Amino acid sequence: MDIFLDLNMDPSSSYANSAMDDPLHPSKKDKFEEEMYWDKEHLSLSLANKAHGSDSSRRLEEELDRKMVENGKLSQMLRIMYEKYINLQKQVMCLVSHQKQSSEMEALISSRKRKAEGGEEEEEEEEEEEEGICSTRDEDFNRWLKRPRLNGNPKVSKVFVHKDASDPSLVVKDGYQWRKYGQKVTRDNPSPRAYFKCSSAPNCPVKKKVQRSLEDPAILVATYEGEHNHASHFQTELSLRSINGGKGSAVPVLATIKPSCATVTLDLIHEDGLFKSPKDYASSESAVSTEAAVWQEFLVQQMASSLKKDPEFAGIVAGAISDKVLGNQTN
DNA sequence: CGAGTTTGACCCGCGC
DNA sequence: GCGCGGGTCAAACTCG
Repeated sequence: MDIFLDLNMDPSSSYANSAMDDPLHPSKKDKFEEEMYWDKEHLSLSLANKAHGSDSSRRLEEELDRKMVENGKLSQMLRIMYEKYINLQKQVMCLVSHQKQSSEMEALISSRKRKAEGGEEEEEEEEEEEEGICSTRDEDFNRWLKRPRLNGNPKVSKVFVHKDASDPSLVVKDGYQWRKYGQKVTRDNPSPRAYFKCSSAPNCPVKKKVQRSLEDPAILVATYEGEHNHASHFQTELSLRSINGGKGSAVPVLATIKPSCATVTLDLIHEDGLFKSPKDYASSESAVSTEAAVWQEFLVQQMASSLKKDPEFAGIVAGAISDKVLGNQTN
């Protein structure tokens, strides 16, 4: 994915580097250099024409160079932030996989202990255990999400939800209505486990257990059992909205979590139930085609948001704007 | 007043 | 058979 600001970029910028490093698109480099050269040449000529070759044209050229250096710095910052984001994503994936694998390994070991005679063990399970998921690539992540469940029971799945550790509630918003029918403190985890039944439909057999992760109290582990025999609230509202021609209240699109296909959810849900990250679209086949575009937009928004918080960046932008304004006045 | 939550009691499977 | 622990029930309670 190429990340760049649509500015008059320095050839030393990230976009330039990524384009040059891209082995799949060798023509990118030539085209990029050509465009950059043309842009700078074109700008210099127009500025030179305006200034009639006076000292001010030299000043403007210096100004242009300075702007390009600034653009290069900004692009470099974006590149660093993107790399940091990828690293964080990798760490989260590792954490989730370790939790899942350790719990499943314990279950497997105890199961094998019980069946001391052995019997037929499913080879696929071990293959699944060995499958690495600590990948930063989206396709790997999606493949991992769509892989068959390990315990052979398609009706059991786990969902990991990031929740503030200071928030004692064990509420996981997933588009269904749940009625709590019990709470227990289990031996292996000091935090209580809450038991819910689906109350969206009268005869829905789905249950879920929600408990804070032992390793990270900020993560809620929701275990779903069974399959819903009805649509979620989100799906219902979505269909209603489509009937109404797309008008209506803001409803999160594709917000269904399929119990039959375990899903990892990481701080994706606002308090109002709206999903934050287009990663959610990865869990829906119908949205795969739009994933890249949405993901790109999300990334840009995240970066812009982060950059806004950076006083240095704000200073640079303020300086650039004031320079621009002053420059226009002098012209 | 009804729906949802809390919480102690109870049930049940498993290991010893 | 007994104890332990996870899961469920249901009466009391809370809240809108």
